[in-house]
Amino acid sequence: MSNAGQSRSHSLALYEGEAELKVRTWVQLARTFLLIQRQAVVAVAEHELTLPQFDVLATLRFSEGVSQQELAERLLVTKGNVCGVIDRLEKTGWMERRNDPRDRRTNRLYLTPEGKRKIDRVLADHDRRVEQVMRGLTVTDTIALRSLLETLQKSVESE
Amino acid sequence: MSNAGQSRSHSLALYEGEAELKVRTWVQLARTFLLIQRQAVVAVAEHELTLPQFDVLATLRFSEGVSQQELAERLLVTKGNVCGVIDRLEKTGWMERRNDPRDRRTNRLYLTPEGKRKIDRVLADHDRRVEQVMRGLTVTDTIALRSLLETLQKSVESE
DNA sequence: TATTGTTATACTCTATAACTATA
DNA sequence: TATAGTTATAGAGTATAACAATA
Repeated sequence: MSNAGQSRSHSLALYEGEAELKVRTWVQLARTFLLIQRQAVVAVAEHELTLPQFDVLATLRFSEGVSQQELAERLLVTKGNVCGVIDRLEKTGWMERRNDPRDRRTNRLYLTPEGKRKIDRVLADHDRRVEQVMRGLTVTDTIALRSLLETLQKSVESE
Repeated sequence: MSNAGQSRSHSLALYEGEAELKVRTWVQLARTFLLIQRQAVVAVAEHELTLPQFDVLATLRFSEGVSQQELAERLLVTKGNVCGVIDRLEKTGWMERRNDPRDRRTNRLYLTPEGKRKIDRVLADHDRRVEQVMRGLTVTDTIALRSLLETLQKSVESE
């Protein structure tokens, strides 16, 4: 369910059945996403961030004070995993753990002032690149694409 | 340029500018893709494959005889990387390197008969799951989505 | 000289599972 | 008992760069 086998055809029929249409559309979704994501990896690397690190900082930028557990759930990784990513990020001085006084088991996560400035620069660059990448779509097309993706997401989530 | 910071809004304006629309659409693309991809990771893991291994086998299924260099370019990773993935796959007996007699620097990659049966089973499962995931989209919607993604891909590639 | 593949190195991410501290 | 976080372990993927064989 990734982007390999891109041009396969299960039959030589002129009529493309619904099943094949859907598989091809998924492959197209994967290919387009991965193409853009690869540029994103390079882009955040120029800011000395990995994609998971970017995800953490960007999440904190708009949801400061989340716990590690909440962050793990949101990013769909394990808490042990999040712990390691945070360890590395804390060393950079861009974010910090603060113990929750009301539940001393819990750490709440905050950007430092330098971290805020950092992620704002990265996000500005990110946004600029996204606009560049998507300049080939008209506003009407973009609205339609977003809407279709929302429909698809709901469909996936309702399984 | 990943799926974090999903609900951010750079302003409180009622009018959503073109720039923000495009960023939000990219975020939606990432979110939808990652949601489906996570299911794909689980699905291929049930067949004892990682996603990169699945990509290699699926590529070979439809392009047998590619060289390692060609495979690396197609999957957009380094040749050293491909070498390692192939090392692991070769141990399973699902594929093999064969030296090209016309250019002895080159290895050409082939599925074994067991490998063909294996990847055909995985692909059948893959296709079934994709149809399931996308059952919330009508045929018309699916065609539109595919077309928009193709347009977007061309736009990205023409940069 | 250039190209194909291999190897060495290093790092990040990832999961699982056992562990500590707290609730 | 249950939960939040940590740590240990293990493995895959990734890149870079130096290397050998071949063209």
